[in-house]
Amino acid sequence: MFKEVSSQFTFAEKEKQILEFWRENDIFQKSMEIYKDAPPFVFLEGPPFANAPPGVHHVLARIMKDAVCRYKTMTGHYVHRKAGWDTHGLPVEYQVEKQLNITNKAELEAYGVQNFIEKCKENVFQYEQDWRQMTERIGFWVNLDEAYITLSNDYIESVWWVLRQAWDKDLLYQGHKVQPYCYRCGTTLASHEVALGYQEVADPSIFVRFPLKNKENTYLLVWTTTPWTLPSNVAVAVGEDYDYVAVEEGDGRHLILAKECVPGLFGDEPPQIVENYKGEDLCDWEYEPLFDGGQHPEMSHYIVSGDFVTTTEGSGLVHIAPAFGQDDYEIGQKHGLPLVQLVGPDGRFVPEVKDVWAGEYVKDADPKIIENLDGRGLLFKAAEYTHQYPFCWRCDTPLLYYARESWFIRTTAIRDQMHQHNQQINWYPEHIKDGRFGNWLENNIDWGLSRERYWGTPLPVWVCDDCGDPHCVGSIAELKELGTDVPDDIELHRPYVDDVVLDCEKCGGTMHRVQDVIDCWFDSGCAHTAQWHYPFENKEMLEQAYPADFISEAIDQTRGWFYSLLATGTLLYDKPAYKNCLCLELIMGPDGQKMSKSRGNTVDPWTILNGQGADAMRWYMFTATTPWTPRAFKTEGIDEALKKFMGTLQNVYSFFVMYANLEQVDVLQDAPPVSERATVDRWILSRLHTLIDRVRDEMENYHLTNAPRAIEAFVDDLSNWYVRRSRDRFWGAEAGPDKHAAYATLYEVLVTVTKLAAPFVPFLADELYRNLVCSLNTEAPLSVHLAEYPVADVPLKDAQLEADMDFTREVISMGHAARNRSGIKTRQPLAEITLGGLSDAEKATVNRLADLIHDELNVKAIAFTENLDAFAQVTLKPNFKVLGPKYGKGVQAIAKAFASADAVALKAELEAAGSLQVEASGETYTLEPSEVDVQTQNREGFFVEADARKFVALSTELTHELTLEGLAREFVNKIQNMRKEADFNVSDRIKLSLDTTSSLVDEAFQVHQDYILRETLTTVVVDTPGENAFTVAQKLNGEPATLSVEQV
RNA sequence: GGGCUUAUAGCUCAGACGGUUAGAGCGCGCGCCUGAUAAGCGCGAGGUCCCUGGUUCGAUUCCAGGUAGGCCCA
Repeated sequence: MFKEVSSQFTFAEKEKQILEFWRENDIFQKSMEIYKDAPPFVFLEGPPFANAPPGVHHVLARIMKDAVCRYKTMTGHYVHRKAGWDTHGLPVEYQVEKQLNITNKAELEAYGVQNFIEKCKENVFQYEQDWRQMTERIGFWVNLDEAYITLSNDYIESVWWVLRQAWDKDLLYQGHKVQPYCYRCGTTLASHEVALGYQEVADPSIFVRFPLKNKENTYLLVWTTTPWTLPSNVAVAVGEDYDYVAVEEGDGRHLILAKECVPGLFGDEPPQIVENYKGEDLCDWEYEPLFDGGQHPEMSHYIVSGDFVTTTEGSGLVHIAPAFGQDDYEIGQKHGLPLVQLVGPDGRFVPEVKDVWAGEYVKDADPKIIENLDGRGLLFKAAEYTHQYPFCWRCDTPLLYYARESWFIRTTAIRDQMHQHNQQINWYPEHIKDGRFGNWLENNIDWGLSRERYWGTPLPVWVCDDCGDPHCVGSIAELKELGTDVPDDIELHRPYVDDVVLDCEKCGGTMHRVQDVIDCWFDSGCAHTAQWHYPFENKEMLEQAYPADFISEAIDQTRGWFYSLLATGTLLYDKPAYKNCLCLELIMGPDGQKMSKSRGNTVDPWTILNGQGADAMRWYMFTATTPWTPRAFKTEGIDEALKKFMGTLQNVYSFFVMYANLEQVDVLQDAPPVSERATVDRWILSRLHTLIDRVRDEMENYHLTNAPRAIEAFVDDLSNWYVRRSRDRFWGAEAGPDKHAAYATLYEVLVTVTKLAAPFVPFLADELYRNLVCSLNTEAPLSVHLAEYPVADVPLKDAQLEADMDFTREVISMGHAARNRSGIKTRQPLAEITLGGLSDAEKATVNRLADLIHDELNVKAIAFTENLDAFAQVTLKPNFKVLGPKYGKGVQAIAKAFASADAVALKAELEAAGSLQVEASGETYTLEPSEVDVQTQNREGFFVEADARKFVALSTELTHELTLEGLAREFVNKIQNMRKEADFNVSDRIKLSLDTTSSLVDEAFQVHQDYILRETLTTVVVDTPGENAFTVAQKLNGEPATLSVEQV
């Protein structure tokens, strides 16, 4: 016996019970243990931050990972599922600063680095409980209790080891780089951080006269949008190949600028050109520094050539300040120009500057500098310039491009290897490989690793105070060996490691650590190694678990985690870090706009989890769209998943359980072999095994949308065709082979579908499985997640039968349409349908499945006709696909000829002669039958449904017999309704009485009495109804009849 | 500004090696069923396949250029 299936439940409640069951029985642990010795499938979890509550996009990522892992487990793999937490980095510091009301580094230092670090540790797990609850509730099986945590000593030690490997390979170096810098945060920003903060702003746009040396009254016209960098100017760049001119300004002064820029700057009154130059002519010309203090030991203030110079904006002369621009810095290196840095790390002019803007914040200095230049007659023009400018994504401070000392990983040295490894990765969707990710690798620059911050993995580089020799420490053991008085339980964070001093091996001097911490992307990028505390522990583990088979994160990780994993993996092992990468797109709000609090279009996952439940949310996310398409998240979509798929499956399941219990059928016994079962049985089993192959194929290719969509289509067929066509086999029928076949078939199908769907809807699947399987077999695995994924039984697949069924259903659908048009209800039997336009093979198909058509359309006979014209409107069209390649242009002429010809006559000619002569554009074409398409269309006034090439026509004439039979069906229908209204039980036997003045009704009742009594469980027919009888005056097809029913 | 990507019915999505009647679900309308009932079924109406140009006998499909959305980068 199966457990009764109540109709009083919510999926969400059931899910909670299943969760309880999983917990109590350690199902997750068991699902790993049973495959302990099986081939591993390596999943690597991308660590999230737990300092904010999880959102729907996290749910998306987690269920995708979960479905793959569950599938791989069920197909016989050991899938270790270690969770991870990302913990370091600026976002955490920023939150803590806000909480403590700290706005700059000085305040932070005053508060105390140690205190600050401790606060960061708390902050980082602020929402861990939320994450745990969400993770469990959505059914994401991952082991949170053995999570790797990037702030742990073990993890950091492994990262240090990785850095040491880079150091030993000369891939870790210190350099200068102009970097986007936030003076408020006191740190440079990584490129992906910069990208977060572009805003449109208006900056000053000024054209300045630079006085030339040795050329009276002649000036270079130089453009800049950052006046504050002018005091640090050391050169001016021109384009070698551009044309430059000196123009007369009107007051005797001459201005040199690019020829192409003249119209833009002088407009309608073109100045007089007094001289022409090529860019290269101007090189090495010297000019006067704009401000005092502009003298340097190195040669400076002359014209150089730069390939970045354009004439589309500005003047074709570019001001060079190597400390404040990447191009500037590079050209400075090339020419040995001095690095003039008149701005401090606090974003203010250094006190050494003698001008009024000393100590000023640079953007505030802009107007003063402009005023100064204007006062000296050096300002040619000042305006505003609107452009995209980066701001600090945390504090909204405009970033400065600023040369800082910085540490780098020389990724450019391994670019080719990274490219090769990328080629070996399967990307989903595929275009990421050579598109977004490939492009990014091609344009790779060295990884700016260091951050001048506090909360992160400390850069393990110590530098000697005396001789300046640097050393990179690769382990705690080494630290203790080289350091003096290193505490036994040293914590590898600032400020603790800052206190450790080493003895210099070169000169015996004292070494202090470089103050920087590292980019937290490097932390998570080491996950493949550091999660195992490799190489200090788990040596054999790494060999097994590298590279990962599968990772999945959102697409914004292309330049984040996807990259950092690949870079570190290439650096360490010269192998790709992962084999398959599923890139998820972002989730938009219901309005299709990016989800954000400020827009108010966020969706709280808990509302859904507590309402429709986790499975519904999962199913929606899997099936609504491919995960790599940005999706608008709609709760109506979840309702649809709930009704369409889960509701349907649940209904079939409860239908099965209800009758299996009622009829006491032993589904495991007495089932005839499949070959002896009914056609519908063989059909649904064939469909099932085709489905198994399909789902496996899709899953092997990480098509997590196609697989469940195929399951959904199957369940629809199961419910709306198999069960619908087989209903009476389950309850009315005598016990016997056919009844057993029906039960056995539906049982097999349900159990198999349950397993197929388990990776996607783990709760519902287990609910069904445990009742269907575990109720009968105590030896069976406790949970569907411990069961094996179905394997197709190839001999059960019957492609012909499936195609036949598709065709038959198409015919039936057209028959329904014709009936609808006729207005004759399905309950009324009709004598015949006529089918036209069918091939011989199709006729054979119809004959094979004729029973289905008879039943479904309630017709007595099926006839075929070749006389299409008698029922439908016939047209002839050339078969373009065949004729196109053959006749080219002629096709259009033939089409025209067909359009104006008499289709019926042409068709007759074609049939009589076996071919067709067509005159078109003066030529005669001979067409074979295969080159002509006969098409049909509905014709008015017939109960006919035609599609492009066939039709179904209905005979609507009713004989006396058919009328009586229709009435009999009416009887049954009305009586059944009355039973229900009177609240009788399904199995109650009744007394029936009939009172009618219609001889037709009376005759129908007499002729079909057996049928009527059987269908309505009537045991006694009485002349006069009893006192308690339930009596209704009915109309049966318009004929009066008063019916009474009463329980026996 | 550059790269990648998307654009098909009111909504969410399929699809077509280029072939002349482009599909599904939801929603809507009409009807059916009532022994699967927080149901179920059938039918119908909905489309300039984003725009413009090109290639072709034929383009919604291929190519180019736009427009709009998304992501990434400057």
